[in-house]
Amino acid sequence: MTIHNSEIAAAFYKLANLLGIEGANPFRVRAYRNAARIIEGLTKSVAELITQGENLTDLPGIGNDLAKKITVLVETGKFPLLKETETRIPPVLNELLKIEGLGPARVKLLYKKLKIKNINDLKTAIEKGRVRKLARFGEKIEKKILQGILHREQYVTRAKLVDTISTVTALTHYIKNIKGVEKVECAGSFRRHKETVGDLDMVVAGSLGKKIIDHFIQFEEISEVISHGSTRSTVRLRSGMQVDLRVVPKKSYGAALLYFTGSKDHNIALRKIAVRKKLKMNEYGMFKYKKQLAGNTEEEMYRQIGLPYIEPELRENRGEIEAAQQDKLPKLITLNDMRGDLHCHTTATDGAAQLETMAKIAEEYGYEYLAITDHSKHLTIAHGLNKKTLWQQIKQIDKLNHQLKKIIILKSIEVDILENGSFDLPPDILKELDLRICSIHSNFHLSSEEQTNRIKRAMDNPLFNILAHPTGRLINRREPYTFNIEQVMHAAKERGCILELNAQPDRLDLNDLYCKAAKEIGVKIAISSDAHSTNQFAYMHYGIFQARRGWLTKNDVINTQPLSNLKKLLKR
DNA sequence: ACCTCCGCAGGTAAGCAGCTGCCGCTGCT
Repeated sequence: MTIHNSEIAAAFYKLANLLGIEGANPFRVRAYRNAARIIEGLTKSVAELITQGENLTDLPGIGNDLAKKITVLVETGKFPLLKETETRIPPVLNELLKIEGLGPARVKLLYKKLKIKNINDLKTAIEKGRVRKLARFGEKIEKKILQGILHREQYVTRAKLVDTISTVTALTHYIKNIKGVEKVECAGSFRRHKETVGDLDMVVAGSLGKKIIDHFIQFEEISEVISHGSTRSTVRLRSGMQVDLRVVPKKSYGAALLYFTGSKDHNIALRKIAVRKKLKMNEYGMFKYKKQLAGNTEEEMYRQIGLPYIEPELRENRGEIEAAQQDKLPKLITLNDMRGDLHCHTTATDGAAQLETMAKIAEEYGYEYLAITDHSKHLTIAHGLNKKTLWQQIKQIDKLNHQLKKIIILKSIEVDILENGSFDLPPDILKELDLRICSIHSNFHLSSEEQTNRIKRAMDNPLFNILAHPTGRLINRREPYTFNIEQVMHAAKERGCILELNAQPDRLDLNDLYCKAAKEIGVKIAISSDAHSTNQFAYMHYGIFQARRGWLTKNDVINTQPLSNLKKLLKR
């Protein structure tokens, strides 16, 4: 069995933690942690790289020493340094670091002074009043740790973006009405429109911070106030979501918004530029010595370091800063660019609305076309269409198109790709359709090679147009199936096939990174709602968010085009 | 431990708030 990158990373994280508790050279600790992060983020397997004779020291942050340790680990499964460290520092202490309020220094104290090794020991010690007697442990920290223990399992997963909207709306409304508040916005990953959100970062412009915060902590959905000072406060909502509130003067609002929107990596990259220009950059503004040069708006902050405004969705340090420097930022797609939807279902299969209703609502959206893509017969969860029922739907659409004025209904289907790469409906009926979207709903557990070949074989069929929800993942619920997506993208490019960005908020499939990869390879994307009811047409919104995170412009997406162009783009 | 236009030397992102307890730890982007 070859070792996975995640396992290598886990070993190095563990080593870094244990050495951190021991109090080793912090830069050495950081080096191990960096290495873990790098390995975790690689798309290629380290074990494979070694087999291919690649030099691991080419990876950033991996020098001779680490390369050697990694190679030994991969080839022998042994990690002598970790083993040796574990004889001095019990590996279970690793767990204690996960509790909020506990870092390496406090864990060391707990272990050395009270022999606390695990969460149970810690709980008992707190109950017996031993912990508060230690230096650096006060009443508030103790309470925070106790809460951390109670909640440690509960809040591990990040919320889906869609599930945070109503909370953010309510919070924003509440804060806006507090006296002294001039502006408020939810920053962080919410503002970057990431598919999941860890916590909510509320940035407020206003004077009298203390009063604003005193009022804020009265918000009725708050279950627990974790901290509250005069400029910041952290609370937990009943839903378990953590909210950080930060109050700054109006002249610092843009700087604070920039800072708290992140990402962290984007901020670091910006600050490096600022430092090179002998400027100081923080959440209060851009400073030359003591003089504030910018801070009121984000635009101003970027301008001071010689950059154009960068949209929040791009702020991940994935090349946006270099692009900004060369004035090559993409003009990101917007909801307004969309001229139609290419994936939806009706009562003919698992949808909630009739064909006519779906068409009418799509027309109200201002769409020029709508593809009706009910499931084919193979799918067991729905009564899929067979040759006969699909033929009936085709006739029904022809009739409907005579009545509709502003929108054209495209005849289509979501056809199942079977295990051998064939479709579950014969070509004679499939070729009667305007387009076909193709997807996998079975045999998720094929080997990577088999799965890749299955999709490529399906794409060999000239009737294949769009690969729907290409990776099959469900956010927080199901991993993507194993296959070589890069190969599939190249195959799609060669054959003139399109990849879908499915806008269902729990799919968002392709994800942001794959959208960017597809764009770089030159594969076109269709952003589709996969609506199962009329109100789900609105999910297009989330698809656009993800597309923007994937650097997509109007021209990268086929359903931004008028029907005549769309037809050309679909032609193989 | 890694990286640096060299690397024997020196920096490693940066700065702030809150808590604790008057320096340092932790968390945050």
